[in-house]
Amino acid sequence: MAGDTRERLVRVARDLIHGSSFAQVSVEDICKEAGVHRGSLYHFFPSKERLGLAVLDANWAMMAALLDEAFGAEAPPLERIDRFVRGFGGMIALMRERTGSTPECPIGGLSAELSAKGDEPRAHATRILDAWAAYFSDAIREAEARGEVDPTVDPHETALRILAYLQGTALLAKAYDRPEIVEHARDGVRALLAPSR
Amino acid sequence: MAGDTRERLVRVARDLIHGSSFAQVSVEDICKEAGVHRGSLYHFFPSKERLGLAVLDANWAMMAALLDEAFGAEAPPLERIDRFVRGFGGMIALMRERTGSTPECPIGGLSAELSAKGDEPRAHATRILDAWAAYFSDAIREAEARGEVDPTVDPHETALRILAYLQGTALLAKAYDRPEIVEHARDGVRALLAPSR
DNA sequence: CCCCTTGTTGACTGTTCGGTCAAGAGCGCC
DNA sequence: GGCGCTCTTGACCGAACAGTCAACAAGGGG
Repeated sequence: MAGDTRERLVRVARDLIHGSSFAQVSVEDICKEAGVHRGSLYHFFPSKERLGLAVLDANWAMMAALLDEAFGAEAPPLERIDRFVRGFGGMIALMRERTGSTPECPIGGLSAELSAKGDEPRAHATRILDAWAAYFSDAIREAEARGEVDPTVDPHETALRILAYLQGTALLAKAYDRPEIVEHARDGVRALLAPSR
Repeated sequence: MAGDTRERLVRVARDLIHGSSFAQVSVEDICKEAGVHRGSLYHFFPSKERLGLAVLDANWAMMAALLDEAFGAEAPPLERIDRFVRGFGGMIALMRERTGSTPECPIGGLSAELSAKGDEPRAHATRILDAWAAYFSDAIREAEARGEVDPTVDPHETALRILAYLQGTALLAKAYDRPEIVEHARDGVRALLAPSR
């Protein structure tokens, strides 16, 4: 129980949030689970909202690690996207195992919820979503250069579509409580890379 | 102010929920906005959760009307899907105008949130999502029969993909507060109808 | 005219919420 | 040893929360 209180709070908050939603988790719940008094939480975070943003940052760190691993691989760009999608599905399934219920996308779900709280949280969230989409658009551009994707496909537009599709699969996975939905997302993503008529 | 209290409660609740989320809207807020005392609400609904399910039903009624209008038209199946997507985008934009903030999908967002509350709400939500997807899969089957879609495309699987994609666009639209994202969904949906490799 | 049903009221319960605060513990540095 | 910094405690605040209740209004049918 050394200087890891802050991290523990963020980790616990993340698990609880994924089990339901940010609004449904109370500061009290988080503190109790972390074995800490409320005053301690407010030593590290000025408000519940800022704790939420810290959780979003932690989730993004996790996601970025997954992205770097998949997109840093020596493989054709489309295959790197596949790799990531597989990793994404695995992450959702893992969280389902750890928390007992299927979460939404750790980035998208929180982003949509926190965005409604004001302009600053929204800017924070959209910056992360943009960074995520950039991984896709870079890979798409590279795939076009290699002739593996029709050059009439707009990389940025398509990256957003892939992102949206992944968000939607995660949302449906939560509604159905069936994480496999995300794990089967590969083919849908591939279809999005075909040129639209 | 005759016998329309129940309807008014549901309508007000819907608007408030779309401005944020089910959990963030209090029974008090709803009653105040509807010009009714709390006891009255509990005359019609045994709990806040049941009111949430009633809102979900109302949203589904609205969505089903949109679906019937689009899919009942005399037009090729793919065009009927286009019609619906356009209507869906318009609905989100309209809600944005009326409530001042971009909502998630009125079906998907609520479904994901209520599903976490137990098996009964989950069954309720998934039944609605299944009914929605059926509109798509029927149209896809018909398009295949007419040779407008590759017959190797699995109708049910693809319908779920379209549904997921629409959910995701709505979620991103809320996070970015840019309803146009949904209004541009047509091309993404079309891409999903191409066969996956 | 009374009764019964449907709806409404407004005050009430007990709980939980996010957030504050003064006091102190532990600890390294001068 | 004493100072200052970081962190923790636990009691406390007022507000908001979901839900309850007995009383009462309205009105149509017998």
